[in-house]
Amino acid sequence: MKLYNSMSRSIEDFIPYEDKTVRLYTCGPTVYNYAHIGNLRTYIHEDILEKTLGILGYDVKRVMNITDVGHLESDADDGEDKMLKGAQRENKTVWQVAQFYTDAFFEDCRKLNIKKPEIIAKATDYIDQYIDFIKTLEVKGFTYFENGNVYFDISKFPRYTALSRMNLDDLRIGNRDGVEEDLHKRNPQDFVLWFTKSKFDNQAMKWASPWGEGYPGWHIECSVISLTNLGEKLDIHCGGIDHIPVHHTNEIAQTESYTGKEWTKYWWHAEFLIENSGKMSKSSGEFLTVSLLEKKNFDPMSYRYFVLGSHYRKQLAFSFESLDMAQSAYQKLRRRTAVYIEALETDTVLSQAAIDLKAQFEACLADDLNTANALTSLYDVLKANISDSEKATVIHYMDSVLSLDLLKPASASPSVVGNGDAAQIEAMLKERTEAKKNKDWATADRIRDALKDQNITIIDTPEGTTWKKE
RNA sequence: GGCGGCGUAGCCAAGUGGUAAGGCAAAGGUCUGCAAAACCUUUAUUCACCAGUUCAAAUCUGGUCGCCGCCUCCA
Repeated sequence: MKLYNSMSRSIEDFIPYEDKTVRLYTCGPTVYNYAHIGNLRTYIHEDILEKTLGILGYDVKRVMNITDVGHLESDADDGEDKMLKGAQRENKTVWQVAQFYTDAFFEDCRKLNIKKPEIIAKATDYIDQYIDFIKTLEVKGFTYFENGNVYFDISKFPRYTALSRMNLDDLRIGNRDGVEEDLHKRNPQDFVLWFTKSKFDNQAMKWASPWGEGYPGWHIECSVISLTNLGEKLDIHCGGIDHIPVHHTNEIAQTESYTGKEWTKYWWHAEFLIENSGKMSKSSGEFLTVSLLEKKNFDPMSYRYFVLGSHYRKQLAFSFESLDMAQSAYQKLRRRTAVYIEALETDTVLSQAAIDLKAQFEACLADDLNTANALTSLYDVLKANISDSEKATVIHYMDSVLSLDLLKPASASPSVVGNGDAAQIEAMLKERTEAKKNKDWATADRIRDALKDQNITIIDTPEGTTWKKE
């Protein structure tokens, strides 16, 4: 398998530290609000990564963190804690907010067929480990204590810019609006490992520590959760591309200072989903969620199909027009694959042509997760000159990675449809068939239009009339 | 200012040296009372622009223009 490595900035052959075992860490959500569909784009691609490794014969151990601890908007901010802001907004405790949005996140994942990682680690469950970790860094001389906070001193870690390749002298400090420079830092890029003090003092989550009551810095959770669950050698570390210059850079600095050895072999980063106005962001007020898509009559799976149509390392421009097209394409695809549901058998022997189609699909994914080409190979299966049971078998195999419900019946619940139930619809169809027999086209079309208003499409075949709900 | 990316048909998008995949949309056809669905067919002499390298460039090099992201909330 070939995989792009952000550290070397090139596509490399994927060779894990240990034979066929892959230790995979994926940065998880901060649960102070719903995930927006841009966040979920990254998780969809990580899902493809995990499942691809699976079909290629790797044993994947995957960990995802849940950032349920409050964080300031910056180390020296006068801003608000997101978790607390969320809690105040909804009149809940920070813990309730965290739980609510954690559940909401996994519900979105379920709707998008994103597999839940085996190990889900809540940041607040690792406080003791953070403290031990910081104490070790302190002993090793990588930290300093200033104005109540424990800082990591990046001048002690020469490889600091290895991942970002930034020239520290050229960086703009506090580039973003509303971010102030922390004058207690020795170097502008130093970051806080443990807070006991900030301008923001009504932090709701606090724990006792050797440095006083406080809370952990933002970067420490990923390092410690990864070390605790996956050991000192990590094969792949995933996250959004924005994490390269700060979050992942700081993770590397503190983790490798702690262990004294090289940590992550492959850094994997997903590009952003962007809108016409620029990237999607939670802080810009209204943002797109899965439930908003559903409200606008989009199937979340259409969004998954839309995402898989482009490469994870390319920005993807979102518009409702594009999603609309993706939904048409997806529904059409489902209709074409659903034909083979009945043909799926467990003991189908594949011909060479079918084996080649499977291999082609694997080759696309093994080529740095080229999901767009993998989808094309799915269309090739539909057009191929192989038996229905072979097609069903190959589609089933492909769907174990794509997870597009390709062999799932289209109407999940025909018993309750719109304002009427199935019996009523059958009665209307019968009436229409009678009208057609009598060449009463006006009545026949009126019934068809009435059903159309309930999003029910009539399909006439030589064997009779069926219907489906859109 | 520094770092990184992108620009391929109406739309999405693959393709990184050998003569433009695929999908959606559209048009024509088969079928149909008319539709829908399904199936068949058609749809970029050309890859933002200008130079250059090469037998050969969407792909490599230089430049120009445009768009986007990051530089302590960020996926």
